[in-house]
Amino acid sequence: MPDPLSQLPGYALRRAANAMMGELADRLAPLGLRVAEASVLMLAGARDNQTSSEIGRILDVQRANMVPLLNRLERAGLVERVPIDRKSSAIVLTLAGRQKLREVEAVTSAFEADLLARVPLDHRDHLVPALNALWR
Amino acid sequence: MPDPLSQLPGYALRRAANAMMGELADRLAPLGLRVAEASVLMLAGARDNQTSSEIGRILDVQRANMVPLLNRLERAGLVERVPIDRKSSAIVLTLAGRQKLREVEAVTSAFEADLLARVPLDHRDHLVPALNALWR
DNA sequence: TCTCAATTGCTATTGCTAATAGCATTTACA
DNA sequence: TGTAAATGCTATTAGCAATAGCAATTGAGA
Repeated sequence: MPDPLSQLPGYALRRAANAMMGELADRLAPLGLRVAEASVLMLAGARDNQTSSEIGRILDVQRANMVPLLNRLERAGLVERVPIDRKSSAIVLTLAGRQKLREVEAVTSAFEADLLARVPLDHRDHLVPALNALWR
Repeated sequence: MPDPLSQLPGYALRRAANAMMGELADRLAPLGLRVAEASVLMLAGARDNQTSSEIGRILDVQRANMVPLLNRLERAGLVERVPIDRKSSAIVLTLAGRQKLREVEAVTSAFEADLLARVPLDHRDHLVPALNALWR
């Protein structure tokens, strides 16, 4: 038994998440995106007129940390900050952003499929519900 | 639907792991330990005469990053570096380290139980096998 | 309608974790 | 025995998240 901790749910969860995040980061790197940036892109594409704060609340990213993240996406020409009123802005995908989102979706759906394929069939359908029960 | 990403296995995995790690960190903080430190303590306690490199290989912590971690544990009087030969040292728990390990085990087993309790019964037994299939 | 609390977007800073590159010494194998 | 591999370490870096604080704007209740 090379790893006496692997029967602990918390440990297994951490190791699986680390491995997964590393692989996803590798797959997104060719698109010039980090995982957090890709999530923001997906969220901004899913619903219009969301503010930075709203996206941050959904993803559990604090307002302060959304700023440099959105700056990078804006500098890359993928999103725009479109004023809603004098205080807030909507995060809107540019044309290039929508194109990039399509690539992100291709990468992530292939990734999620590969991920699930590694899980034995009899456990597979239980994974997402079990995980979501842990934090939602 | 507050979170359109939560059906993605990778996303659910990341969110669950983050929530879990945060909670475990909070529970270990009163012992003066971080999660990584507690794992090293558990591993060093599980088998004797392991070197820093061996522990690092099991936990996927690089040699370079084991150094400050073990320094902290040593400064706290929980482990000792006992020379095996002129190159390697065994990481050995001190008396205080064995005592601390008992506290760590109490915290983690309570934690793991609480974790599993949040998972609906019909998914519960599938969680650890599914997670381990993702990285082992 | 006026006031005050809450919200927004931001700056600046910090700590933790992990990654990289490099180095001297020691060990193990062929 | 000679060479490749391993060990423990230093030093540095990048990414990510957390905190504190601030000016301006908005919104809700009196």
